[in-house]
Amino acid sequence: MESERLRIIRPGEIARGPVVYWMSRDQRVSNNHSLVYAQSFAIREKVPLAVVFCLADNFLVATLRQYDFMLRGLTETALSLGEKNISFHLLRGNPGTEIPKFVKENKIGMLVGDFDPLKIKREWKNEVAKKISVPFHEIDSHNVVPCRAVSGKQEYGAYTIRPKIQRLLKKFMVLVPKIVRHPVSFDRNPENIEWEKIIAGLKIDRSVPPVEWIKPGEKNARAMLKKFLIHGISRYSAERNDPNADAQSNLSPYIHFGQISAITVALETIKKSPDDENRRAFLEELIVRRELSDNFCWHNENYDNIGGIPGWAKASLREHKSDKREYIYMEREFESASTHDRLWNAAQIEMVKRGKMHGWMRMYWSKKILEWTKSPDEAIRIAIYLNDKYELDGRDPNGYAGILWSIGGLHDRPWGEREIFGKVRYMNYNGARRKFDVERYIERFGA
DNA sequence: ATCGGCTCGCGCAA
DNA sequence: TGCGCGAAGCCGAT
Repeated sequence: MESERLRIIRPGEIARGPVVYWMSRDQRVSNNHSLVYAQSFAIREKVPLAVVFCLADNFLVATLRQYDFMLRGLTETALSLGEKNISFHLLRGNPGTEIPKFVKENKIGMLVGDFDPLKIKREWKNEVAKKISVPFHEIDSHNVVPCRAVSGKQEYGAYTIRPKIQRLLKKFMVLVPKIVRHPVSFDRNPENIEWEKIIAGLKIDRSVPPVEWIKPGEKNARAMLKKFLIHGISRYSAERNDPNADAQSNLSPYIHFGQISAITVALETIKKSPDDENRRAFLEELIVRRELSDNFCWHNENYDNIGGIPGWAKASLREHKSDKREYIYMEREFESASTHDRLWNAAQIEMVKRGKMHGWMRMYWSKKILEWTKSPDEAIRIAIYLNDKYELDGRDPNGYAGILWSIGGLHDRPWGEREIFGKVRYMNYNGARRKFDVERYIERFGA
């Protein structure tokens, strides 16, 4: 595995004892660099290998919808690990406390983690590193080109990060070796995990139910990919921005939870589809724009507030903060899809019902929240609140970057100045009507 | 249907 | 220092 994926959080000699992979962002067995890396150490040292997942109640106010998707995916992951003689342990509570406790109680020799640019994950890792006395290595198994290898600074836009990724793509876009049946067993048998009971007992917001149209887990992720490569990708370039066309991959929930690797998706795409504009457009979104979001969150701690937007946009929005708003809505009016705009309401309902709003509508939806709230700060807050509550892929760097792109001109250029938006790119109903059959979309979801 | 202007700043060439 | 051009658009002119 490429050494650029590695960051040593806590250095030192590996101690005698099992190797543990603390699984967090990359919840899968296949093509998981962190797991392969952990196993290579365990085999070399002739010690057991265990995977630990720490379930934090009320993580960034996630709801039953997201917990259900994640835990059912983990059920499959735990089973696959068992088949490879790798034990799986589900911990409950604050990872900053529970992971060190597990490490000490089980005399673990080394800890391996995965990469995540979000602040809370970084805080957890710092806390863990302070409390343990064995090596702690972090492996970027989420990105095609590891985030820290792409660039050492916040990139200005897609056009500045693109060549940096392209240069390294050949080196990093390769599958890792498969996990082998682990030769040494973990002596403490993990208790039989009662998944259904755990899901039923979570102390979380249960008002947002799981969705039926998309099924969690590695196998279903591959099936979804296969379906997209047969039915969707040939129309991707022309129709991906048509919310009625069903030309999107629908892979973002899987990629968000790491139930499928972006490398797997990219290599399958290259294998199965011709080298045309469709493939190029899909790989651009899968790799360049996703990794741009990771780059942003990793290098900018204000990724979830107005502090993260570029200077020209901040100044321009400030100049327009007192502009008259034709409509002003409160959070609950947005949430209940009660605006005057049937198109906006339909998008909101799509998100609430299906857990996934169409990509083009996400931009329109965010920009209208800016237009109809009393300040950009409030708009960002509401957009993030709703996104994280209802979207299966909430709390993802892509979500934060997308919202700041829409409301704050992040990674975008300035445009003609106008009311409220200032120089931030404007979008409106007429634009939607030019692009697709707005009435059909409203019929599907509006009501 | 198609085109240019809108407006800032990064990155590279020179 | 100059210059080309950019995450998904809008609008008016032709």
